[in-house]
Amino acid sequence: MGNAQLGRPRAFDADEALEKAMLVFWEHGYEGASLSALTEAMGISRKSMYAAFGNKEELFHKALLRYVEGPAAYPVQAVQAATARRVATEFLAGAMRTATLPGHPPGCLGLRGALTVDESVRAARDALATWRIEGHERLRDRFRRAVDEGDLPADADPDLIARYVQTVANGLIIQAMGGTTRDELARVADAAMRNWPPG
Amino acid sequence: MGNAQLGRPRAFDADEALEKAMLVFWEHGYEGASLSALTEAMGISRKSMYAAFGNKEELFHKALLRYVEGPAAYPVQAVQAATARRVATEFLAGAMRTATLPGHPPGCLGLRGALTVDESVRAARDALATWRIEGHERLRDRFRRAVDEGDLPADADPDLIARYVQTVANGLIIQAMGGTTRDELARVADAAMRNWPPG
DNA sequence: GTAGATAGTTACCGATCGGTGCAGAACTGG
DNA sequence: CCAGTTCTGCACCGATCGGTAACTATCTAC
Repeated sequence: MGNAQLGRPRAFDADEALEKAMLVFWEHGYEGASLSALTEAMGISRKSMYAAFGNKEELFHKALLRYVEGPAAYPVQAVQAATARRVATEFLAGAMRTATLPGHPPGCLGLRGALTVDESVRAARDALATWRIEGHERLRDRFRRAVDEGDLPADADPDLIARYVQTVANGLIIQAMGGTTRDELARVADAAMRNWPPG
Repeated sequence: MGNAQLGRPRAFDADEALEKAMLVFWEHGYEGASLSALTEAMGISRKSMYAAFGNKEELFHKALLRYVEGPAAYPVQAVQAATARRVATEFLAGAMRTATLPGHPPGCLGLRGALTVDESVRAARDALATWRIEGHERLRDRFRRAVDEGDLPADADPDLIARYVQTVANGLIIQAMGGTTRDELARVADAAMRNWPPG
């Protein structure tokens, strides 16, 4: 076991720096966020970034983790709601809230990243694909349970319902990126939820 | 009125080249499509591209035009349907078809472009923003007419309905980019259309 | 033929990309 | 003080970015 502190201590707060990096990735996507833009926002030099986070891909991965545990924690929280309807309502509300957070870039880091990152950047792509798939499975499993509990009709299709919710959520996020206001988004979400359970 | 043909004739078909460029932009977005990738796909040199299309932004603009008049003509066609319900159904079907065209990149050139292009590229951004706004207005005006004609209830909100249709369409396109199959998408669209008119 | 115009090829431009080598600065344990 | 370790600042790497100058090739008009 090495000593707790060895060598020169770093002159910046790694957590704050990661937060800034997350915001840059959120706004510009993976490829659009240059090292210069990232390190400038983080307030550190290239070398310090590499020493602290590895490289651009690892930095993105850590920023994505921070994102899904912070501003985009709503998918995990929503499935804990008491009823399937509440799950869907909270999921859509969370997507809208995250996509229109004041002081943050409009839209979703994961979505922008998914559409931005090139084939060549395997690790980042895989992380995003995994995140999408897990999101779908989480919703689907929750709706399965709702069917078992009688909260949803016995002939309801949990897979379809999960995909429906994700589709509307993604659509709302895209609208938010285009400048649609929270109020307008909320009315669309309400309209979508008048159809419940879908299918 | 200059002479019809002057100087050395070009050795490639500009239309075919533009088609290839459109596919590259479709797959990689604006920033992700490098000049090398574009000209290689087009089968011409950089210089020929510049002589024929101006520069990258103009090439994108022309590719986008070709896109909305070709594979993505469905928004214009859908509003010509006889009823509001058919308009929405055809709009969603068109979005799904375009986003899953065999032999073409999954998803939508306009959507990928909108999420990919940086602030710095004004012209491309503006063209995409205009395209989105026109799409919304086209749908909204069509649903207004439907209200006037009694095809939609007098208290229906054309703006909301248009936004709803666009939201679902965009969500479906995102799903398609993630690998969701046509059949699965169609079931989501069906579910969304059970709720009609929305709101 | 020649003059004029446009297309094609090659090689290159400065800027920026992600990533590093190196030397010195700042810390801990002796 | 010293040795050992880690962080920082700066200059720099090769590769690629969008875009272009110079030259040659191929056409029309006369």
